[in-house]
Amino acid sequence: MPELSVKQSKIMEFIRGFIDEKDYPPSIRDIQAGCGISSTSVVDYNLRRLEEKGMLRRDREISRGIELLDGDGRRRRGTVEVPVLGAIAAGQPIPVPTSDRWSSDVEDTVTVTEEMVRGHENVFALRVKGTSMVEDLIDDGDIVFLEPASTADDGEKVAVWLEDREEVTLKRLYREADRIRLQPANASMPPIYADPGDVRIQGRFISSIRPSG
Amino acid sequence: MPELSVKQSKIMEFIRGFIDEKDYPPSIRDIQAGCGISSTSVVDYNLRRLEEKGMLRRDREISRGIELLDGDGRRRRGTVEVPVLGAIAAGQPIPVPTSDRWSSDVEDTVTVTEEMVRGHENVFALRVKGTSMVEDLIDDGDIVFLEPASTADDGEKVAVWLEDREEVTLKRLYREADRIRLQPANASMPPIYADPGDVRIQGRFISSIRPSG
DNA sequence: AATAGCCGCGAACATTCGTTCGCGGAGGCG
DNA sequence: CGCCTCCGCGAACGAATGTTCGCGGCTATT
Repeated sequence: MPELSVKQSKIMEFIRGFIDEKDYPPSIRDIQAGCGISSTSVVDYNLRRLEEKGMLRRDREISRGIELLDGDGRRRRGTVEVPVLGAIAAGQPIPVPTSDRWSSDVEDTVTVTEEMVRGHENVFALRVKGTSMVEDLIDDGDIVFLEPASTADDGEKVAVWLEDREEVTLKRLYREADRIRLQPANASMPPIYADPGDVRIQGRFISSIRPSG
Repeated sequence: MPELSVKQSKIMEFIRGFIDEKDYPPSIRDIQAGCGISSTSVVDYNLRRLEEKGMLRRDREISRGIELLDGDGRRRRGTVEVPVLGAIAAGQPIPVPTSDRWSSDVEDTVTVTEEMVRGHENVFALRVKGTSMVEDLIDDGDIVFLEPASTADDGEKVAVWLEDREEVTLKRLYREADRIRLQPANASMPPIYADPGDVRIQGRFISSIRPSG
């Protein structure tokens, strides 16, 4: 993080508060008044410095053309809304996530920082029922983020649709001679063995969060 | 939700996209060009209508003074920004969270849904180093949410400042005869025993998330 | 037909606002 | 001291932008 002068951090602080309150960025004269600066040119000067330091981005000749950035140029609003498509390991099927994640009945969404799903596309989320993955640090009530996938490497945590049982479950997947082993991460639960034809991989595990309460 | 004319919903759509991309609202002429409207006055007219219908709010005489509202005037979804104050169980102290969570050097923030911190005040977050709480489903790299507290019941997960070791750690706290036992949730780690005078409780565990990658 | 309300058009007007320019002080350096 | 850079000041310019106004077409109502 580059060093900022007193004036500059005051400006940053003001811009943050201004956007927070009004939902649009301040003009240079707003900043001037808000920070008690004597001239618009001083504001302009410091804004250029702040832009050089990667704290914000400016669109020239455009009023209020200020966009706050993170220290290293990432967007500050680095959040993503992820649709919660349903529950997993419950008795009911979940809709197969298509490329259009938002299609049908998204019951809820969660907003998380980009780092939760970084580098993945079309991420969706499911609420976890049961403790079958507790040793992988996934507990009942957690929300897991998954990336649509139809294949997986051995040992990966995947959400699979079991044709014969008509349910979706989250397990580690291992291929064996002529069957697939779905391994829970809970010593008190036995693995599930299934015919390869009965197993449809729905998504690959990315990360999880645990709501409070 | 009030009915919108074709032109009006097109305008709404455009504004949403514009803000999404640029982080500041469009000017009237931006909207005019973006929606293929012939005159700025038509844009102005429809914006007034949209404001009447509660779709947005306008600040008069202010360029780009447009703030999108929800259907019923609410702001965006129920998310909360939580400051990440530092790391826990690392060798360095963390600043004691005061009532002003945003005071000093917040190195980062995470945005989570309200349910992650529901019913708690002044929540702050810490990055977890180490695996001492792995059996409580808190792993290295997780981010834990804490509520400022100076007391805790036996068995609660708390962040404590250890005076003699000069470090902060996350453990379960148990009071014993004349000492305090800080119990890791990891069978391979022994508990820490400390003099009650050396233990300062910093915060009470609420929930955690696990960034991917 | 007459009237009124809704909506659109184009142009002009008045602010708002980003940018520029010249000037000057403070501090570092040869 | 002379010279440079960093930083601030005040004013002015010009582009960007919100607002207003008169006009006209359309439709429904009376």
